[in-house]
Formats: sequence, C-alpha cells, structure tokens
Amino acid sequence: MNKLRSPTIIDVAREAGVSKSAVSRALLGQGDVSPETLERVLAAADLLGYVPNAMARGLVSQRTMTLGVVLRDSTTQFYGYLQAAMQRRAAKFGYEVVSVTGVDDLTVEDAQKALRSLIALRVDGLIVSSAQLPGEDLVRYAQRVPIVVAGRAEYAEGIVSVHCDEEDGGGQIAEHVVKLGHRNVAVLLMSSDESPNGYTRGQAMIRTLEASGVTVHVMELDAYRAPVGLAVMKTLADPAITALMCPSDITMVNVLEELRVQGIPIPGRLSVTGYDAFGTLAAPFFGFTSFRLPVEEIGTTAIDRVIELIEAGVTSEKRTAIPGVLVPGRTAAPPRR
Amino acid sequence: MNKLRSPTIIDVAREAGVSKSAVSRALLGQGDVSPETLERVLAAADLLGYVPNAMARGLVSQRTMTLGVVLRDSTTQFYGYLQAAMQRRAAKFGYEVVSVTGVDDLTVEDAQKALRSLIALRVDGLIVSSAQLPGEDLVRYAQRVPIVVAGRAEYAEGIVSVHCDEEDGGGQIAEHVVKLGHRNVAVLLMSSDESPNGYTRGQAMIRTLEASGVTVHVMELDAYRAPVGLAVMKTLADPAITALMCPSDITMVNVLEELRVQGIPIPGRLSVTGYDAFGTLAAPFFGFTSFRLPVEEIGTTAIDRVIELIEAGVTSEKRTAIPGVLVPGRTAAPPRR
DNA sequence: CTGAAAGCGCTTACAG
DNA sequence: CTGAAAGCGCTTACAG
Repeated sequence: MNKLRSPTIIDVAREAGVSKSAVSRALLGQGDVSPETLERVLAAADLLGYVPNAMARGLVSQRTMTLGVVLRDSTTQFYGYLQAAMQRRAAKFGYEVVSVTGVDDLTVEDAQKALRSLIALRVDGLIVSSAQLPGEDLVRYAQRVPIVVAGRAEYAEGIVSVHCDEEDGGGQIAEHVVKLGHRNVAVLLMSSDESPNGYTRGQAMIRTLEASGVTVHVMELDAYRAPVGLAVMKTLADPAITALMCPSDITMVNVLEELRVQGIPIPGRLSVTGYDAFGTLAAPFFGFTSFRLPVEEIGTTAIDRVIELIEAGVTSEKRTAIPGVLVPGRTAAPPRR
Repeated sequence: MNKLRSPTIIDVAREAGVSKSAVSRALLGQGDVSPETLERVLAAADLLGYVPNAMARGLVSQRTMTLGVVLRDSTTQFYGYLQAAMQRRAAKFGYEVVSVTGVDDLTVEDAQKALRSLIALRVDGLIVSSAQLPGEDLVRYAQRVPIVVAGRAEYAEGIVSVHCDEEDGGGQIAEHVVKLGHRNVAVLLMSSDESPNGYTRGQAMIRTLEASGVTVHVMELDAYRAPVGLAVMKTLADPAITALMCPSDITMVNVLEELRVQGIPIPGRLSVTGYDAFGTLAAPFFGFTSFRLPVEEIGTTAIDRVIELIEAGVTSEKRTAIPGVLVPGRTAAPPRR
C-alpha cells in the first residue's frame, strides 16, 4: 500500500531521453515525431505504466472528452439501461461518460450538487435525466456547457431534449384496450409534479379512451411506488369496470399483488396493463401487457445531440419525441361477457 | 448556445476587489479571512455563478475528493443498487462518486480502458465491480491508488475485497430445500470463468445437499442468461427430481418460463429456487423463493474500505464476506407425495 | 523534427 | 489578515 508517485510526462521524457514536448506529441499522435522518438517514448511510457493526468491535460487543452450524466436513481432499471446506451454511443465518438446518480430519489438539491460537480470537472457536455431539476437551473449553465435533457420533454429556453413520445404511447396502449372490447376502464393517473411523463401518458390514455366512447374512471396516484390498495378496491367495487391501466410496470406489479391476495382472476375479472417493458419485467414469463419505452434510442439520440452541440454548436432538433412499441401480453384480454 | 467562458478565480477576485489567494481561502474556508472579505467573495462568486475548476484544484492539491467506480453492466440491477449505495455512503464523507459502466458485458479490454480513464482523472480511490478484470491488472495500479473490489472475493496481493458470503448463501438456501423434504435435487451450476460467485454458491449448494444425503444432479450453465431448455428437459425427464435450484433470479425466470410453456405446476411438480432477491424481482407478487444478496452493505462497506485506505493507508480487513438472508417464497414447497 | 517557454486555473507556503 | 510567487502536469505555438 505504499503510495507510489504516479509517473509524469517528465519521467517518461527522462526515460526516453527526449523533451516532454516530444513525449506529448508522440502520445497524442499529432505534430511530427521521428519514428525512432515515437518508439522510444512508447516504450518508456509502457515501462513506467504512464497514464496521462487528465486534469493537467484538460486544464490546458480546455477539452476533456468526457460527458457528464446526471441520473435520477440508478436503482430504477430505466436509468441503468440509459446509462449503458449512452456509454456505448459515446465510446463511438471517443468520449468517456461519467455519471452521478441519486439515491432513492434525487432531490432538487442533490441534482444541483451533481450538476455542479460535473461542471467542476469541466465535462464537455452534460446529459440530465432527472425529472426534478427545474429548467431554469439548467438554462443558467447551458450558456457555458451544452446540456441535453434525456427522458422528458423540456421546454426551457436553449435546452435540447430527447424523450419518449408519451402521447403516442399512452394512445397506443389505450387503443389496444379499446380493441379488446373494454367499455369501462379505470386509469391510474400520476400527478404531474411527481412524473410529467406519467401524467402525459395517462392523459393520452384517457383522451383516447374517451374518444372511443369508453367510460373512464380516473384514480390519482402520487408516485409509481405509491400504495394502490384503495384504487384497486374502488375498481373492483364497480362491476362494470373490466380493465385497469397502470402508468408503469412497477405500479402494475403492485396492483397485481393486491389482486392476487384477493384471489381475483387476471385477465378473467379484470384486464391490467403496464408501461415500460424493458429489463427484468419484460421477460416472457411475466407476459405483461405493456408499452416499451425506447430507452436505447433515447440514450443514443441524447448522446448524438450533445455531441452535435459540442462540435457544431447547434443541433438538428430541439425536441425529439421517440416512439415506443406496444407489447401485447397475457394480462389483458377481451372482457368476460 | 453562445459558449460563455466560465468565470475563473481571477474574475471573482476582480469582482470582489481582492486577490485570488483571498478568494481561494474564503471559498475553501481554511486560512484566515476577514468577515468582510468572506462576504464580498461569496457575493461575487454567486453573482458570477462561479464553479471552481476541479481540474486545476486537483492538479495542485493532489486530491480530487472523487471516487471512481468500474461497473460491469449497469443494466443488471445489482450494479444499479450498488452504485446507489456507494454514492449515498461516499457523500457522507464528502466524496463524489463517478462511475464508468460496461455495456451488455464489460470485456477485459473495456474494463482496462475504464480503469485507465478513471486513473487519468486521478480519482482518490477506485472501486472495481467487474468479475472479468484480472487481479494482476489491479495490482499494477494498486500501488498508486487504493483499489477495492466489490462483489467478488479477490485474492491478489494488496487488493481489498468486499463480497457476499456465497458459501453461507448457497448453504442456507440448500438447507431450506432440504428442510422442505426434497431428496432428489437438480442444481444449475455456473461455470467458474463466467461467474466465480455463481460457481461458489453452486458448489456450496451441492455440498450442503450432499451432506444431508440428498441426491444431487448437477447441470452446467454458461451464463446467467444462457438458454435453460435442455436443463429443464433433463430435470423433468427424471420423475424422482422434485426441486431445481438456480444460480440467480434471472435464470429462475427463464426456467419458470420453460415450465409454464410446458404446463408444469409450480411448486406442485417441481420446486424452484433463485438467488439475488432485490430490485423488481423481489416484489411480493412474484413470491420467488430466493436468497437476498446484501448489495447495500457491500456498497457501503466497499466505500468504507477505500476511504480507510485513502485516509489511513491501511484497512481493517482485507477480505470481507457479508451474509445475505434467505427469502422463502411460493415457488418452493414440500414435494408432493 | 526538436526543445524551451508560456500558460491553463487553481492552492499553498511565504513574507509582510 | 493580506497578496505575490511558485508550481501542480500537461499542451501548444514558436524558434531553431
């Protein structure tokens, strides 16, 4: 555990018998160096286990080739998938991705702190995926560093966003329920504070159902993980209701547990739908009727946008809504006559 | 999108009408500053939206107060939970956590690249959670920067590790199966290359079963997500076998799907067990019989160890095995007579 | 093709 | 309590 001093460019230069300028050029592969110098530098660097100090490098070059990502909560699978997709895409362009995540849920304060530490690291670009951060906080920094919001639509001045087309998604899954023949449907609606996405998709469901002449029973919900007992009770109390639409797969699992405990047959007595359809809950075994969020494309596109911003200063699109895909399953079926 | 130059300490100094040394002292809160200077500096910094350049700061102070984390694959929930736990703990000590993740699966090469870029950032400590990275690669860097391996036991010289007590875990869940009365049990065993943890826990299951006089049928598996069709077929072909033990919940879900398609009643014809028991698959709705990995404690302890190493140069324990807890569920029951 | 010099934005002794 | 100076480890014009 004796802390060895990390070798610097000076050490490499001494070992190779050249100047540190030569080492820098050789390692960067830019500027001219003789083949012989190149070889000696490479050998010396390897021998010493030299890893260039990114701070010193970034300080002078004013570029870090690093993208910062603020994640709302890494325990939610969406963020894990997003992170992976971003990393994969960024690597293609030679950028590194470093991320800071919240725990349980990122408070506004946490998110601001995370944002600041990423800015302190002077990342070349920032991707924010946290519903909580107010747009104004972003605007303030967006003049200095390119910022892209991933996972929700952002309307603040000068902020680019990439998100799922919730209008389309909520509409598609509601249409699926309509086509199955349901005429009385309960919808669990998220509060818009807690989840703008959940709210938007819920409203889209409601609109689509109503447009088809379906009677809609709206039940409000505070959070994806909020208790659903009451909503389930109210749904079952009305024998006319034959389907229950949830704002997420997590919520759906909670609903299904309530129904299981009460011995309610699914989809016999009640059809149930979710939303998300990726990760472990998307396994065929569960057979959840859901709607797949295009998490991969959201990540990829967010990276593309931020790199456009970094390298060209402008972006091709200010807001990009990416469509997902309906996932029919075994939890929703035509209503029993 | 006009890229504004970020304000530097010089800008703040000018605005406050003091020297940059004074600004530095005021902002760091160390060294003496008059209350008046303090106030003016704070006001100026706030006005300008000053965020200290972490690179410049790190370059001179030789400390970054940042911990680097290499994650195998952020789409696996274990890593998401680990990341969150680490972040939470590190924040308590004033450290920031930045993580680099693999995609799908981190190759040795990816992991090395990730390690190097974190070292280039001159993080104060490193936590590696990737089964693939050879111990020797770690040893090489461990002389320079404290490294802790999280999630697997590491025996390489000078490397500290924190992991689940797989011996105990495999043993406990096997004992549960024994107590239920099974006398003929199939065990899906991971290859040790793919997953040292999976292999260790599998061996522990086998040992425990055999010690109780149970007949064990070992079936090898390449990966957690590998197809399980053949193993399930072989298990069902032998009517004496009444239980099937899986190395993870993910594998278990695949097994259950095979069984569902074939219409095999669970746990009537066959009891099935998993391993992991956190995240979405741990919801009561599923009722999986499993064993909970102490992911929270692994993360917390890993952070504690790396901070000990950074601040004291030594650690209280070289290898820490943390026990998990048995989660009885509805997928395992006494065998049908 | 090469090296000496300046400078990136900070912190930290060091005088005063 | 304050500011001038040195220096962290690099890159980048600039002469040669």
